Amino acid sequence: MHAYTNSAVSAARAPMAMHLQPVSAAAPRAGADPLERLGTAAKFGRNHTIYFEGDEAGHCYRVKSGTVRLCKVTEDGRRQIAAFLTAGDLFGWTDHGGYGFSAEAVTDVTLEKFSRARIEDAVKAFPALGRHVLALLSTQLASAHGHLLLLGRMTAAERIANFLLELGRRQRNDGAVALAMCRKDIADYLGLTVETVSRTMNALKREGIIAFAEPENVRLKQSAALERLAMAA
Amino acid sequence: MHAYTNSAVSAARAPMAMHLQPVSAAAPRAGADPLERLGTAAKFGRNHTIYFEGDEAGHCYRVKSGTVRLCKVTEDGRRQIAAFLTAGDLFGWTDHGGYGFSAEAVTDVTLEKFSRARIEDAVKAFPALGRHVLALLSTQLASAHGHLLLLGRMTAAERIANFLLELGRRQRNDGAVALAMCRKDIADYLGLTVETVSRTMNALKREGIIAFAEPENVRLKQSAALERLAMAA
DNA sequence: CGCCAGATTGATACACATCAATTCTCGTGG
DNA sequence: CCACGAGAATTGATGTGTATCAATCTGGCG
Repeated sequence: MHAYTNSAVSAARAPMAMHLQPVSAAAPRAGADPLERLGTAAKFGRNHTIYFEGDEAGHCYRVKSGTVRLCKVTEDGRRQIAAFLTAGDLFGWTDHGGYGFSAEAVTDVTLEKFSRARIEDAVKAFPALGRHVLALLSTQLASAHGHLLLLGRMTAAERIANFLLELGRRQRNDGAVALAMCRKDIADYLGLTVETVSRTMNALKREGIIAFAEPENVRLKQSAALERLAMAA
Repeated sequence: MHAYTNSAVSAARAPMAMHLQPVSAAAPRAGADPLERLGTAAKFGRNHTIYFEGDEAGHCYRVKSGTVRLCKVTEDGRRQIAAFLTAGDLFGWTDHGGYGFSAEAVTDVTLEKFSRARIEDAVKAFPALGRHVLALLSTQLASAHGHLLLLGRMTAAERIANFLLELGRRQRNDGAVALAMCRKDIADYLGLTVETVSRTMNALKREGIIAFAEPENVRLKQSAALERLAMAA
């Protein structure tokens, strides 16, 4: 079904088959979405890099469909994923020269791409847009702070529980959670190793708290138990 | 539940006089600082709480002097400090009902306090102010992302090295770094224990990379060695 | 002087990493 | 159609970095 041609890391160096198609000025219904008419569409295939940390920050993006990961990689290959982004999330906004992290497509994604220059003008012209972005950023900051607690102070089981509940919340599919990302991605998001992620998830499965046949489709069977594990802050 | 009930955070219970004095509308020179005339002054004594996580977010603040810590505490007393803030830093900005973390005075601090309602009006009236806040938030988000890498993927020595270098950068006092916070605060910021912080710092001292007589005044003797340890991303 | 909180140091425990197979799935070419 | 190979996931055995438990030391202060 999916062509998994390269590992998470090597993907960064893979030749970028990137399709960038300028799009006709979109539907005009102003008010609804202040960003709507400013962007062009862009598509990226699974595991391809949208931009690298440090690249001149010429654009920012909004996810239309699919999942994007934001990550930092150290010289010696350790990787930390700061966030998984889905429809509606904005990324690549920065007030400095370069991007603060790399952005990669976890699944095939469609994005809206906004030129830095144009968006700056637009923010000046339509202050409501600035407030909109402000709200998005402040939400992302809050979520990052939550993630700090997770990485700094939680056990493996607590991290997994929080992760699954968070995904469940975002998908609000009763108890069915689809994992767009592989175990390595989860590990790098939670500050663990693949092995620990696998072991912990299978332990939860053995206890009947979650269930899954294939690795990418998990069912939360006892949300209450998960919540207890996740440790309400 | 916000009562500090255990030793991990006992510092917050220390008896301290808290001074809160509303202040006359300040110096009028507009232009220079878009926030200048909107705030009132507030002072908090060392280790006093400015607000609790979850409190109705009626105000936001800017640090004038001293150091503030932003933290989250779990039910069982584990604490994670998301950031230490110093002069010029803004905090308490949120687009949701309640604050996302508690704010506490590490040292005696003086703050500017902005009412949510007034600042919202001001942002509408002066879009430049909104852009200013946007820039601050985006910087904080970048810094949070850096911290995620530290917490998720770095060793104790790397965390300490990064911490000291970061403080040094902020104080740009050649090699002399003043630690406003105690070892426990450092530990909770770096996702370690007090013992590990102490051991690691004394190891660096033994190796001649840093030096200190009292715990709160460190001298970076071999910045190059520290940088190497800190592992340039 | 004696107390106390903070810092340090030491001994030991453990959660998770690391190293090492094995299994599973799926796409591919003979 | 099936053996083959490759990446992903799982499982097991072992190692280790840091936590935990437990003193001891230090400096400030009533």
